[in-house]
Amino acid sequence: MTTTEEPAASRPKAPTLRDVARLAGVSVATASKALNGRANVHPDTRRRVVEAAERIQFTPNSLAQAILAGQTGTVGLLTNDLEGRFSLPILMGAEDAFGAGQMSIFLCDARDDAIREQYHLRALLGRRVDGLIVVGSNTDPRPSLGRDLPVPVVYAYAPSQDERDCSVIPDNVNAGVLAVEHLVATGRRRIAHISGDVHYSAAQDRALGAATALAAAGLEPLGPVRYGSWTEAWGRAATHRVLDETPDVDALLCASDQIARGALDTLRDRGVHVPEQVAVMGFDNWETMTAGARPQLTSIDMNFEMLGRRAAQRLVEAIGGEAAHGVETMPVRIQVRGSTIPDT
Amino acid sequence: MTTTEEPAASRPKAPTLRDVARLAGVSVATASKALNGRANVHPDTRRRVVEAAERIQFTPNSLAQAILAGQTGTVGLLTNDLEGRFSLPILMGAEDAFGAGQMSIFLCDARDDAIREQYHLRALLGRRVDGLIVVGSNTDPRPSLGRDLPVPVVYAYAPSQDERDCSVIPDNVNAGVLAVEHLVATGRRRIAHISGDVHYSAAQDRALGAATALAAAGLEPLGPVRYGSWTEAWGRAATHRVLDETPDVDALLCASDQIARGALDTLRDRGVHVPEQVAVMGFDNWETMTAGARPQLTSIDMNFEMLGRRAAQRLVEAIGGEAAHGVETMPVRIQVRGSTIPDT
DNA sequence: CTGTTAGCGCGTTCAG
DNA sequence: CTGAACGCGCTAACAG
Repeated sequence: MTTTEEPAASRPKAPTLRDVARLAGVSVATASKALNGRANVHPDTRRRVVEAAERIQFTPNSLAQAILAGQTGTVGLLTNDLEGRFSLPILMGAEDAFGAGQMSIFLCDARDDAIREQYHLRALLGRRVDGLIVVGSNTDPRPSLGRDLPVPVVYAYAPSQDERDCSVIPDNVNAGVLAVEHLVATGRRRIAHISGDVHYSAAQDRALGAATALAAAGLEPLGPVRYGSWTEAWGRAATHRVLDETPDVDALLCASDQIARGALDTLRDRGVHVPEQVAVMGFDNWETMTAGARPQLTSIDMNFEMLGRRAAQRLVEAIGGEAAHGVETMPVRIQVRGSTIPDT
Repeated sequence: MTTTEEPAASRPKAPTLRDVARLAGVSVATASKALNGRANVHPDTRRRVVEAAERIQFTPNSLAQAILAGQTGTVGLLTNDLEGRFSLPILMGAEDAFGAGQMSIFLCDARDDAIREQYHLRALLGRRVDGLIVVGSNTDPRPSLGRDLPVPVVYAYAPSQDERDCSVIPDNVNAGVLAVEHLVATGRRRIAHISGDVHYSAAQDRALGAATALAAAGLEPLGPVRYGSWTEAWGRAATHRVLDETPDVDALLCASDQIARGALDTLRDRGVHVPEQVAVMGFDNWETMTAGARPQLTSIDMNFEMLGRRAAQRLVEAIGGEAAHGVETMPVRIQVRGSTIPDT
């Protein structure tokens, strides 16, 4: 039930420093010094000013401050990740890294549309953000925003194609290594690899890491890497094929948690016990997927929050003048659950 | 591999209107008029100015404009929804409603912490946002930010406890109604209801709607509403109980997609065919959950994007002075898939 | 048609 | 210790 009141309850516009000064009976300059803790203000005067400011709920106008300082204390987060799987942890990591409340973040969703991205870019530059973080929808290298921007840019998750830019990405190769090492450590020897879209660099990198670790352990891959899509349906279908072609498989390395969920379903349907007969691993450690699985899913966590914090750190450095460039890969970690180690 | 360059490649600070004016050989005032398409500027002059602006990539300083206009063209989105299940669609809806690029959005994550929320609130007010949208982590009424803020506030998803505030929430009662009506329309008569945490108003509202619709159809509920948690594990456990206690059940109404996923798992384990013997429905229409299910899950879509658009609209109205208040409920819709209607 | 002047809210000189 | 004056980048009102 919605009701409309009389036109505009004449909202009390935000008080200015002048209002504070008038109320305290001093000049704006004195009020400014008093509130900012500068020296050369009589304690009594300062107290009067502070009280006046509190009484009228004075909040300094950051815009006016910014126009003076040349720094706005804002950054733009330009994302193409519709679901927020990467953007939100990165946002949180960035908030933390900046020190709560110090820096405010403009979040813009470009929806993988270059036009919309340019549009948002203009708006952000017009608002004089101190820097930009660009988040991709996948780990494939993306076009650079350009070299002649007035503010530093850090690319997160998806690196820039231009190596002179600064990028921070998860270490997908090592993710593959860690996964295989864990499976080998639990005694698995016949490891099949079910992956997602072959065109994704994440798929390629994880496969590379897995192959390297297999070789290092003196093992052969069990059949080819089975590429498909990042879906449960593909996980189910591929698992059927693996079981048909190589019934002695003892581990399924699935390149995403969703694929792994599908694999678990098929194994269950066919009466294969997890993890006793076949171990299953996923990637991403998406709790929604891993926690509800039976058994719960061991997965490689891509550490998105740490990624976000690091991106924010590098942005702060760049804003401070420490120009760095190149692609930095962030470590990943394994989260062990019941799908590879029997629950006790 | 990261490399550090010489200190601060002396980033070219953003050009100002003065630079444009100087380059075009006119005064700043004329340059301003020319770029803003005001009358009383000679076409040739205008062209010279525009060209100069483009040459040096001039972007007007929104801060300076804002300080004049008293409007910043920014809004704050204060969220407590860590995963972004609600915040991000709402963000996108808001972006659309504001008209792309017109309004930029500060996204702050308060993480259900009142202190942090106050902190962000100060920062946002300091940045002179034109308005605020507050997104809750669930549909339970939340404390108001207060009545004496200098900008209008719209509460989305979780309404404010103060009825004088303006809130926009999904219609959970009608969600329950729609769900039961669909099940009844497909010939179901013995409908059990598995819900989540009993303390959530979303659970209560959906149950209320379901009960109302059942009564309207002249049906009795099949056993009590089974409250538990919003998890797959609870969905599995509760389904076992329903099957044990009322084997003639022909539909399971599950209060979230996750619960429904659990229900599907248990039905499959026990050899019950879906949808032929038992139909299953979820709520939220979370594609990650519904698309991978076997069969794919019919679900009630809470229309988060529409909710966001509406919240943004109401905020724009309030900014424009049309003070409205009260709780507005937004319609929901059903997405029919194979778990209630056999795939053809 | 164009340039000059004033002022938005604030911080920072510099006199008093 | 305090206040007046200046400037940040921009637009509106006026003067030329």
